[in-house]
Amino acid sequence: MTDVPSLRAALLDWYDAHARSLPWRASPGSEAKTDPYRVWLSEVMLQQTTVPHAAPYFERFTTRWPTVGDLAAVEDAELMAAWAGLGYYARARNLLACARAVAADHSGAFPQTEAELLALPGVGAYTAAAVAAIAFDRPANVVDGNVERVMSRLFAVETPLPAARPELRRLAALFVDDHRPGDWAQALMDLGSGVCRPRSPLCDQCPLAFGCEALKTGAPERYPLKTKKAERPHRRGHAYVLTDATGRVALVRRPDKGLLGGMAGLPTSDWGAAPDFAPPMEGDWRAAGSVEHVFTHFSLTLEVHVAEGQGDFLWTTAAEAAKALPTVFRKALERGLGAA
DNA sequence: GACACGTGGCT
DNA sequence: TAGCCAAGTGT
Repeated sequence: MTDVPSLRAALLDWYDAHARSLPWRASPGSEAKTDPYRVWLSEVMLQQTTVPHAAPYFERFTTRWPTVGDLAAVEDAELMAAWAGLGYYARARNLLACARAVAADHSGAFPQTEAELLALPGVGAYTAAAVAAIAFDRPANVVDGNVERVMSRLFAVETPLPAARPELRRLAALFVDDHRPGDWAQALMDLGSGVCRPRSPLCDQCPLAFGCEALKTGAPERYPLKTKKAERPHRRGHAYVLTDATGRVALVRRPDKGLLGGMAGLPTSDWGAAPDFAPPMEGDWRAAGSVEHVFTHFSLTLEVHVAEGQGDFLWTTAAEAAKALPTVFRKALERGLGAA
């Protein structure tokens, strides 16, 4: 009933005419093979992250570290600072671990099979399949949020996410083929991102409209169905902006595990319902107002306090601190210094 | 399977 | 505007 060859041909034709030009894609017409390092780096940066947000980071990383060997040699703190602002910081820790594993265990060359890629830190089912397909042109079932949405509409899947995931994966697998596997994966994702969008899909521009069950229902945007998410709790905390006589700021390095793990941060209280005000130094602490921040699974109000002092911290200029800090602390620092 | 894990843009 | 959403992975 579903004409897989016709759908495949239609989407690949569409991709030949409409493929986006992206920094990590080989330029059209170029015979150069796509560099697996750049494919891997882009895929990790794009996990749960938009193209406009990731693109400048990709440019900076590939300029500073043109090969996986260069990346493997970077100090942890330098890498974490370069990732600051991109979010999901476990990705940065795993990125470094992966680069070092490729350098140490694979002679500096990315392995080409899905199974070997999957064994690398921070490389899951999606990224392993994407690198195998895009960098090495191997047939692989590349399933991300875009592909799930396209499949859920093409087949009008009534099961809500995340329960529908195995079924959507089986449907996507129907299209995996050794003809242009890398282009197929990217075509599906370009379609999902630009045409088969979550809201207001552009079905009149869709090369797969002729075979789309959701379009026949008259409400394609209803797919994929989703189960309602739990409500996001709210937490409070105190953040301490301690400066020395020269204006440098006291930072700490956060533990490797957990929220903002491995990142530089401001000293803070615990975060909870009514955290104690317990600054890291005695001193003349002044309230500097508060900042709001929203994480994936809770929102946060951070009361900012400022004082001058000394002590055993990572003392950093305000400009360097702003660059190395995750966004929540960058906001708190700006609030603290602005009020100082 | 459920949950932890960031951020910024869009509606 | 408050929520939804983006090329997921690890535990």
